[in-house]
Amino acid sequence: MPETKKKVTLKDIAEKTGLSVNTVSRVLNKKPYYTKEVEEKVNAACKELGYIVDMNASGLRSGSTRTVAILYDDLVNPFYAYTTDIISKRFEEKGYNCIMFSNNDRSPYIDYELMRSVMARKPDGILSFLEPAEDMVEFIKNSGIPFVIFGRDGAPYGMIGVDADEECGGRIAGEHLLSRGYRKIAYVGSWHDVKVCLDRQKGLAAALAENGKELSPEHIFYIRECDFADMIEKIVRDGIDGIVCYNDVIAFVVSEALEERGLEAGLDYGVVGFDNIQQMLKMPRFLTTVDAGSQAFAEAGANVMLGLLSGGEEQMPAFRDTHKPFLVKGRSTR
Amino acid sequence: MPETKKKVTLKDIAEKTGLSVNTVSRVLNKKPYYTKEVEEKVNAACKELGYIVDMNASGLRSGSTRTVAILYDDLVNPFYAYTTDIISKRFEEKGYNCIMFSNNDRSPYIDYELMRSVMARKPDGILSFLEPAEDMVEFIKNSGIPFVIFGRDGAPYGMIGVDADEECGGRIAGEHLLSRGYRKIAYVGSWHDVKVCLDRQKGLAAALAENGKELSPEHIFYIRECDFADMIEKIVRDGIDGIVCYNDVIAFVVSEALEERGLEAGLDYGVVGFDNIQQMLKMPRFLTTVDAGSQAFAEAGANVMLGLLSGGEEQMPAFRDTHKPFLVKGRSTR
DNA sequence: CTGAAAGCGCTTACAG
DNA sequence: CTGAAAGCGCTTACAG
Repeated sequence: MPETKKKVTLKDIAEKTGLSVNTVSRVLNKKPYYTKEVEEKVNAACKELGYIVDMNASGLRSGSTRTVAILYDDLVNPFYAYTTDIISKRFEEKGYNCIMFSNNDRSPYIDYELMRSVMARKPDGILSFLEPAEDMVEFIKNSGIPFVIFGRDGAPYGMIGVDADEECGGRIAGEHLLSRGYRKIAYVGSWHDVKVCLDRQKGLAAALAENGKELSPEHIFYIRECDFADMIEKIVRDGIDGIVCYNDVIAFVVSEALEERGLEAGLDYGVVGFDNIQQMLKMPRFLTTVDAGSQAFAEAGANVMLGLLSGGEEQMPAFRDTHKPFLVKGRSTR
Repeated sequence: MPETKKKVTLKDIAEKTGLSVNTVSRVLNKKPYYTKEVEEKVNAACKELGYIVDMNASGLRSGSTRTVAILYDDLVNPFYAYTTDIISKRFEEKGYNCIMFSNNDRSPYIDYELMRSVMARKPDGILSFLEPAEDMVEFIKNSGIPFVIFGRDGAPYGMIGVDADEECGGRIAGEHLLSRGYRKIAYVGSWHDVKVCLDRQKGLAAALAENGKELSPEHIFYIRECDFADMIEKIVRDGIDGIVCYNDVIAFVVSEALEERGLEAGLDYGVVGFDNIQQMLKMPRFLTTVDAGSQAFAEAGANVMLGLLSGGEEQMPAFRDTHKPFLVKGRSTR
């Protein structure tokens, strides 16, 4: 382990070896043209003095910071923590570090303030769990920085997105409830204007329609927009017996509230979530849930970003087309 | 929203305003001595051209990157995701961005390889969920970079740590089990050499000892080191009726396995975890758990780091002394 | 109150 | 194959 005194720079290595700063840099970056002898001298000196490159200086000159910005909104939901974990580790393996940017509870969209702090770091790429605000789309494109929306459809923005087939997922949830004999179905979403949320709802509605049922507008709730107690009250009063929730966290919240009202999931009604966070947390399989295959999902996201970073324009088949969501049954449906 | 063409630098603002680069910089950094008139001209030009500072260049010259490195091991466990989320948002508020470094499944300790990549980013501070390997302690201290170990005791390393009173937590778990009439107690830890894990075990052992019982060595397991099936088998065969687990995730895993063996938590045996992840995820309260007060915990961690960053040496009272863990009862104990 | 110069630590052309 | 010079975009002394 080398001794760390003051900061050691290329100049120190150059002096130590009697070479020029330039040559030392070339060796360390494995640029062509240097002798084995020089290489060994440089490596020895670096080890002895404990040289560590300054990526800030390197990035300033070369134009590449070897950095990816990750824009997120909620790390607590295990779906995000799990996928972020996989994605960031893949980036690290490839020599990229991740700089994290949260919307800090401002808005669910990428706004100019957020983009400013992102751009100030000059990342080589941006992977976002957030969708851009309307007026940010052009701005982001003009920046020229490779940009990937993860977990959302990029098409509406003309951007690259890696997403799952959410409508199919909603359909699976609906078909499951119907096949288990549930009859009065409700949907509990998050926000009415989140596309993923709407796609799941759309899939559910389609499944119901195909079975001669209707997803009644009065039984579509957005938990972040409506009064929670009112919603629970309405679900109980209207005799809802099947609920599809936008994700597992919401499904837990809802089933907890219904339990307080004396209704037990799986017995008195059925509830289905999304994401299969139980598997991520190695929890008992309480909830029935729709699993998009999160590991492959995250890896697809990382791969698309890494592809862009290495200049590849080769279009790999969309995750949505190659991976279909599937149902994982728990005790929350009969 | 300013148009983004090519990258706009201070030089562009200087040309636009007819001022020197120097003066522009001074205005943007709010250094003393400039007229209101100059200030307005600069701000107008920046807005018009869409100027965004280059923090890499700024950091290189000034020596401060306004960056904090966060070293983590596991983001999926909600305890980490939750505290990381709070901590990173606090840093962002104060103008620091977070660069994430995982051990990438190498070792549970900070090793030289990890520190190399951290130092290459020249962070102003390092907040670590990982403990340093033995031979890294001096290296880290010599680096002169403010360093905070979060969730672990720093004392053994002579470093600054923000941690909870884990022994007290273990005691609380043990006392709860005893008070509910459980008699044959086991402990399921993670690794035998993780201090937090041992402290919880120690507290549990102390609670048992004070009640004339013993935590038998054969009923102390480390789930990452032993065969899982063997452990479950032994727990069943020896008629263990009370289990304290190192954390909630482990408690879920164990109770799932016991359920497969026909044993129901709360009825046939009691199990207690740590961290109260159920509250973070807004899940039903299945597990009885010891809660360290994670929000205040995370904030204390952020505050200690921010204190160091602003050069404050003022010793605030340790989180461990001001906040005691408490029990949150769930259905997993009677 | 403002500006010209130097320099942070690298990498990139360009010579030799 | 190696080196001297320039420059990435800032901020920091130092003059005026």
